[in-house]
Amino acid sequence: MTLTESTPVDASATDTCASGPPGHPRPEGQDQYTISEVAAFTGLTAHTLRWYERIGLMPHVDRSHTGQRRFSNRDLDWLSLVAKLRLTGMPVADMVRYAELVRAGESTFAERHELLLHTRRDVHARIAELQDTVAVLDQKIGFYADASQASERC
Amino acid sequence: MTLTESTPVDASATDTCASGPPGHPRPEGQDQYTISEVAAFTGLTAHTLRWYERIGLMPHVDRSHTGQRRFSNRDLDWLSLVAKLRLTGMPVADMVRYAELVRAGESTFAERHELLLHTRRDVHARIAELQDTVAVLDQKIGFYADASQASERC
DNA sequence: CCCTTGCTTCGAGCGCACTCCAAGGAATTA
DNA sequence: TAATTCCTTGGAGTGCGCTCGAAGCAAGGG
Repeated sequence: MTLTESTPVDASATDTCASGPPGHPRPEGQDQYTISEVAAFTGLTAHTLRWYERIGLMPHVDRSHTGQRRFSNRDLDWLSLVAKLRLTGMPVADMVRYAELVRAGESTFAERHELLLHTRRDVHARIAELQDTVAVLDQKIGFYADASQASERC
Repeated sequence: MTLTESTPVDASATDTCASGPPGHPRPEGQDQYTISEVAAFTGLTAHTLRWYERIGLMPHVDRSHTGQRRFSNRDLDWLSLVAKLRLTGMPVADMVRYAELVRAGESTFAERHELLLHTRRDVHARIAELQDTVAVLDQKIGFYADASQASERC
């Protein structure tokens, strides 16, 4: 089940949970992608991908013999999770924290669990806020709809 | 079409729609608030309130004879809307655009209507994204819950 | 052999949304 | 009168999340 040719890695190491659909189209049956391919799949720029690695938001990415990055499917899975978490407004620093926990191994399962529970609570709260906002928008939209009707009547 | 003390203003000028509950507690039956009072009600800083005015995100706020800002209930209503729109992630520049439309008068009703419809679509999309994210979180949380159960069993 | 393409690094720069500072005016309280 | 408090302004600074530039290496094509 390895992705990087030599090391056997368990699910906890990347937190893929070995389930769910891939977050992005995985065009080929392979496991080696250049940075520009990953950029195309994810919508992130190559610059951003390198920056993610620099700040510790990516596990250390495999390299070719000439030193170029070779991203694995596992890396894409991770990026897919990161994309989701970014959507929630989670600060990058917090995601780095989570990445560190993942790198630290199984001993951090409890803490990761905690962090995810907390995140889920935040996301639910955020959804509620947005639904609140929709209510306000509905009201205002109704006002303008009435107004345009009224002006049509005159 | 000014907003200060002397002019009777129709609902369109501030887009309050003359309905709905006030967004923030309105402690007194009055219509004059200092900047620090407004800061306390809204959670924004006085700095931010002045900045909002500078960039055109607030209608021109009334002033006392000594030049100090005196916010009205209508201003609070507007800030309440701004707060909601901010929650949706709408850029400040877009909110300024909306504010300009409001200042421009009834002739911009249609455009405001459009803008709000567009915003509502965005918010719905955002909610859907977040619900998607919740699904991913649920899955991972389930994984860690199972893992902790498993380790208890051993 | 050269040219192009695509990658590498480090570090600087940018846009957004504030956030704060310094200097000063006016009203209140001791 | 003096001190305190609250407000004013313009402009500079901050933190975040990228975003870009410069200089250079490696592989492939004409």
